[in-house]
Amino acid sequence: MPEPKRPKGPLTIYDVASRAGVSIASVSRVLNSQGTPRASTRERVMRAVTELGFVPDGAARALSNGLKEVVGVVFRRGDETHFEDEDESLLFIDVINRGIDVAAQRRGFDVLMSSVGFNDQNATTRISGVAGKADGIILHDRMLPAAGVTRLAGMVPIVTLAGTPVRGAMNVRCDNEAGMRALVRHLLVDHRYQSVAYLSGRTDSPDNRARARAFELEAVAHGAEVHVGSSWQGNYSAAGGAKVIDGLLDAGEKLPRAIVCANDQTALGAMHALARRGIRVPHDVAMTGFDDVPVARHLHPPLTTVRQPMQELGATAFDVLYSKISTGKGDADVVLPVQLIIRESCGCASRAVRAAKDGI
Amino acid sequence: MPEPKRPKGPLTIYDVASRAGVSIASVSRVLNSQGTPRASTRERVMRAVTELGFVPDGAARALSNGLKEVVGVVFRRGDETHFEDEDESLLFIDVINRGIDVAAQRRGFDVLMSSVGFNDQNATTRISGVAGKADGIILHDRMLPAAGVTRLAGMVPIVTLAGTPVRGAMNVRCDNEAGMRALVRHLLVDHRYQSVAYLSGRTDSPDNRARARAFELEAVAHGAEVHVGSSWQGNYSAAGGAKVIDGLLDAGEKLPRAIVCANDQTALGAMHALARRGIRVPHDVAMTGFDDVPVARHLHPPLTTVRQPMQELGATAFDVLYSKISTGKGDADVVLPVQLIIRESCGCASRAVRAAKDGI
DNA sequence: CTGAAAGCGCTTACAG
DNA sequence: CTGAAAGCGCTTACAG
Repeated sequence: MPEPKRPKGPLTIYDVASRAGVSIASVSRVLNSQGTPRASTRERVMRAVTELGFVPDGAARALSNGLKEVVGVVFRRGDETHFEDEDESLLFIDVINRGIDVAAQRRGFDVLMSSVGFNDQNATTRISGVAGKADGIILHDRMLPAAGVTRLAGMVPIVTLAGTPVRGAMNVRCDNEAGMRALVRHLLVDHRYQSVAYLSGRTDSPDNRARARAFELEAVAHGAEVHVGSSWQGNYSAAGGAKVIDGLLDAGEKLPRAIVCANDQTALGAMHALARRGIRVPHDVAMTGFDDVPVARHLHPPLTTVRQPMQELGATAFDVLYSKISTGKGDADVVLPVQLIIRESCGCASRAVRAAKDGI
Repeated sequence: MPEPKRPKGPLTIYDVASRAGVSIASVSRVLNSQGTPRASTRERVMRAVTELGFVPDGAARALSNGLKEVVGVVFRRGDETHFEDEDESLLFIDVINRGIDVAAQRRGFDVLMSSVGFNDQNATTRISGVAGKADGIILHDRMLPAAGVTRLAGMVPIVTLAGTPVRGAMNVRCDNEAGMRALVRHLLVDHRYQSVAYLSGRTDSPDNRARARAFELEAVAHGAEVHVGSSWQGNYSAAGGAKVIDGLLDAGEKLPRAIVCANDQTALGAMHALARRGIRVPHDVAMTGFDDVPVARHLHPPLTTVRQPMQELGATAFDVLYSKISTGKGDADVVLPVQLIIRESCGCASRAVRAAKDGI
């Protein structure tokens, strides 16, 4: 018999113990570096583990320890029909998830991912399933109504991403308000534009609501002519942005001097629509985005926008959750700083031009 | 006291049972639709569950059932320094993972993702960790040497992706050979090109080896002049493809009539390098890719390539694994068909031109 | 139809 | 330093 004979079923700690000639307690101790086992004990255990190829059962460890070392992450996967658009929003989610993953690994946690279909009514069921398999969960934007989050938070620690803080749950988000204020000030004060519009994202998005509100407050404070409302209603997608511009122009509306888009995707679509009509950005109308996705710098003209630290957003979400899991307390609402990225779509000169002007 | 008083620690099935006035066995039965509980029993249990917000502990269920309903997926995450390149390869992996996710959800499984840093020597440790928390694992390309896979396969069912079948593990891959043969025949027979090169991918990639081998066999069989070897050594990246072309041209080499690239990324880089030198594709040299990533159709000229069914690859990997987990047997090596996508970089006329010629 | 009890594979006080 | 035993929260024969 070439192969060492194996007990039926999968190996357990008992198999290792009997092969090493020690108790299961000793096996457990050397595997977890608890106590100070005699060198010979450690050695015999390790040999048995290696020879058998033993891998301890995570469920049993979790049950015994009260710790699964798993964090659940739930997000919506895009509607398959809009493949191009999906790419971008996926990128967004993926970068955040990457941040979660990296932070989780530092603590020995693994990430249980669960995407929910866009039209899947069963989100609650799926989330409960994940909750049972994890020590805590991170919910991306718009996964569950506030009441659902609060209820679930009674069973499992929850961090929501980019949401409004909800009772019982923790929340991590970017400072939309500060970013938007800086952007509006740049357009109204530095560029002295007199009229400005907000091309909105999805109305059910807390990020969008925060941006819209900050936009209006700041623009009004500076005495600008403000364009908002249903004719400026986009949906975070490039197609949505283009549609708004087309609709306005078809209706013979006069465009404001500057258009602040809810996100980069929207700006991208809006700029395309403008280009098709021969309207120049930023000469005829200035345009800005939000997010700073990778393509933003490659648009024509390069897009002025607000950068969110997306990977850090994910990492912070995990860290907050981990703190809650391990110590019982965690920050209820952490806000990450954003950064205004000035490129050319706002009307600023290109770096080359500026350098030349400065005589460099 | 507005909140119903809660036992310390998290809720257990005992809390539900006592609130409903039944045994834990009954609670378990209604939660799992086992047996035929009396309507009143079911009702009282359900009410207690809802009122308490109870979520059963996955670890305890797993330990009792012998089934975690978790599939582990391990892949390498790109080196952070090559951000642009990373995007593309990530897309590739993400699409496969999406396929795994979708197939897993159909069976009530969730996906435990674990990425391993590019230079992380500790892959084995991480994989073991995941193995303990899952019922089976799916390993992306080049995660573990064959011996490691075989050893781990003793503990957990394993499916490798795009690898060479390894003893003990199952494997799912695309039919590189058929795809490459069709591609080479198209270039040598349909276009009657006389000389052709293979711009290689990473040498440690089984996919690349299979493609290289099929390329050479088929090209030689058709009597073409074949260019391969160290001066044609790329690495799957656009930068790698460009570097090979630049190196060849700088050395004064004459390019063959057609260049078959190991993947689309490589073709993209090679086409850029050619364009910089004023060499026209396909007029001066024909070019093909492999994979059919989303951008392939948007290149100039649109890229002729071989499409791999990536999402299906992931879904199949899960299905094979699931079959092994539930029935104990699974296919050792499943090969998915690929499809030759003829666009213009091979020298074929654009659809519009062809339509015109055909008098349509 | 329902409950008492055993058992899943670990970890960890508790003795020795 | 080490082992026997209890306990983690479920599921499921086994009786009733």
